[in-house]
Amino acid sequence: MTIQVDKAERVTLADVAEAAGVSEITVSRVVRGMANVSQVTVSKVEDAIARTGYVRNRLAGAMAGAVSNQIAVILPSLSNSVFADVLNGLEVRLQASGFHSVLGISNYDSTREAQLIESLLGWQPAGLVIAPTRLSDRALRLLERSRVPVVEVMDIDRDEKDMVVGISHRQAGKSMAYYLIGRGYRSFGYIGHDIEADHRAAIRRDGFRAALRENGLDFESEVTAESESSIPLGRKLTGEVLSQRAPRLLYFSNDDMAMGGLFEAMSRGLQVPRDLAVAGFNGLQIGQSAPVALTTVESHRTLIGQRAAEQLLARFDGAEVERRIDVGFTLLPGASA
Amino acid sequence: MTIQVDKAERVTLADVAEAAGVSEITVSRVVRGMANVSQVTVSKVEDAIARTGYVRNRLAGAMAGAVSNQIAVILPSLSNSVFADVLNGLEVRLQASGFHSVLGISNYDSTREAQLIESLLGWQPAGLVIAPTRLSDRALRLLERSRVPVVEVMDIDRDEKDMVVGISHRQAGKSMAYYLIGRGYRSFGYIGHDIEADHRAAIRRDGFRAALRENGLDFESEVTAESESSIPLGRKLTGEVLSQRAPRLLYFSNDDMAMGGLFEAMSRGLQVPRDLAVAGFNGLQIGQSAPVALTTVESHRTLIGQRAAEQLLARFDGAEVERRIDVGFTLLPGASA
DNA sequence: CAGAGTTATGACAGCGCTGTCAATTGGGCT
DNA sequence: AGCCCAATTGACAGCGCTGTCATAACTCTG
Repeated sequence: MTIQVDKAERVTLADVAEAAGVSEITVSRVVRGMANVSQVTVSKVEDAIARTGYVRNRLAGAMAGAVSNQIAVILPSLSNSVFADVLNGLEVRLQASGFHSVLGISNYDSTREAQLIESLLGWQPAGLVIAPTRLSDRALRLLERSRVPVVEVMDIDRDEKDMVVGISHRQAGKSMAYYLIGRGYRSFGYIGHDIEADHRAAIRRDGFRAALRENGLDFESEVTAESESSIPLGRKLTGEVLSQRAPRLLYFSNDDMAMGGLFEAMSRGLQVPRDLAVAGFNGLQIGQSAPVALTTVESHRTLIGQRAAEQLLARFDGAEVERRIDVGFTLLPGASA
Repeated sequence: MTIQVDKAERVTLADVAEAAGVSEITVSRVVRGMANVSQVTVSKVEDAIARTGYVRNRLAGAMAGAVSNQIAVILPSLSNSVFADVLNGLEVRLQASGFHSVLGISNYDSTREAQLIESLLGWQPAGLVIAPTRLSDRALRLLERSRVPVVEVMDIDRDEKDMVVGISHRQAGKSMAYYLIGRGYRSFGYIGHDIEADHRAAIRRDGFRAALRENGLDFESEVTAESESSIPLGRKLTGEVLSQRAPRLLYFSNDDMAMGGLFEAMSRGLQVPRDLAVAGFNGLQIGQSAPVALTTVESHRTLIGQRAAEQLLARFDGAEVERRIDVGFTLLPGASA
């Protein structure tokens, strides 16, 4: 079975130009909303566009020298709501300015990350936003040669190549530890997901531990898994820890994991925080609405996306911009610790 | 401050061709991995590509007639994890076949939806996936003229224009009602979010009510808000309902709302399901991991994304495909009802 | 070793649009 | 009237690549 493609169908600028009795370039100007066309001509052209059903071909437009309105976006994962939030923040701002994101998911794999960068750069995007994994040399070279504005998002515990927007995960970890020590806790355990892949989680843990050590303390137990973070994983690992002599407080790699901990404790009839205290990271809605509100750190993910978009937009306008933006985090004292 | 753009930098096929001592078209063939090039030439060209740092310009490629590897994706929202899941399923499959998604968020607004369709079609994507809101006539006309394969996702309670992948939300609503009636419940209430915007939620509610009526029953109370679904909203509305004479069971517009209900009940020291029974929709991980597992309907969102991607890929291969795919839902009996 | 069939390579045009620069028009002013 | 300036409109080339068709280089046959 063959597919009939009657290509005669496609309406081009030339068709509209003929229908309107003007030149192609004039139609082009109208389509792009440029000012230097007379009102009369504009209406003639708009009329012709409506009659012919013309749809702008941005491919050709971008080819011919006008800039693309596409922004390449590379994220490690979409199953984690954290990156969905960032993407959401990005999209809202970008879309308002007529840009679209072209998406790539690196799956925490730096080889794939480099492939994606190359592939997406091939579309000559106006800018690129990436929540980096471990940016390989190849990836860095690609970014450098491309001369495309790049915003790295999420953590600023790194040297920016071009621009970064995020927070210091190390500080986030430390702040939580200081807070908890201040509340009188002295016995800590850590429960984490795949720390190899998620280096930001590792940095938080290290920051937390650094603060503990400053106070002559350390994690009494430390449990991690090799899978992505999830509520069930948090439950499972918490269960394992609770079946032995458990620390007074469990610091989780993020809120998903911490919710699992909270749920496991509840299921066992434990009182939180009396019998077990719990702390997380991210400030997810779920944690804040739980019967025992989760003590956590709000990471302003949507804001990160928005600021990243704004950085790009400002750069397109030729403005000088800050290379490094710390959106800051907010400690959310809950009832869980 | 002006920005220096030395355009002499950009490496083109011609540059590589010269460096390799072959013609442009040969380089093009190598880049595209075509078979009809000798091994010797391939290595010469690959070498030249590495030396020059050539990055393929897909814009020009797509322009020149080869098909685009971009897929337009239009979703109503990204703050709801449901669509993030669909997107995730899509991305995984698409990326594996070398495609990228270009994203648009309609925000449940059909005017914006039509704008997005036009704007995204302008990039001449190979296909389009949309979780439709209320597809306006304009939108439908655009899709039809475009001759691009289109997959509508989420619900199949509609006439497909080209292809649809999803489930019947009406059936999902009915099934839950049948199940609960079978469990002996006779007193029902409904709590929902912005039903105007989210027509699929409305269809579920209507299906649920239809099943109730078949059994001589109806909702005793029905509360909806005008904002997007969220856990806090679920808590708030549940609180309002509980402050009066509450129905035996509350059917929520989705799991986010239902979790809010569950949390509110817990906070009030109510036993679920003894004092209040709760049912939701979506089968979110959070509901399944809760201390009282949520009775809900698993909507297989990631699968929907995957199947949508597969439909497109099959169509690209020129295969005949089913126009209508029902991925089915799964009733998840929990402890909450 | 001629003739036929493959395989490998290249020349050329053109995808649909926009940047650049030129031409035309219509006052406003001296 | 003659000249200048601003507002409109258009001609033309070319962005970087690939489809098409032609050519060149080989490999088999009998």
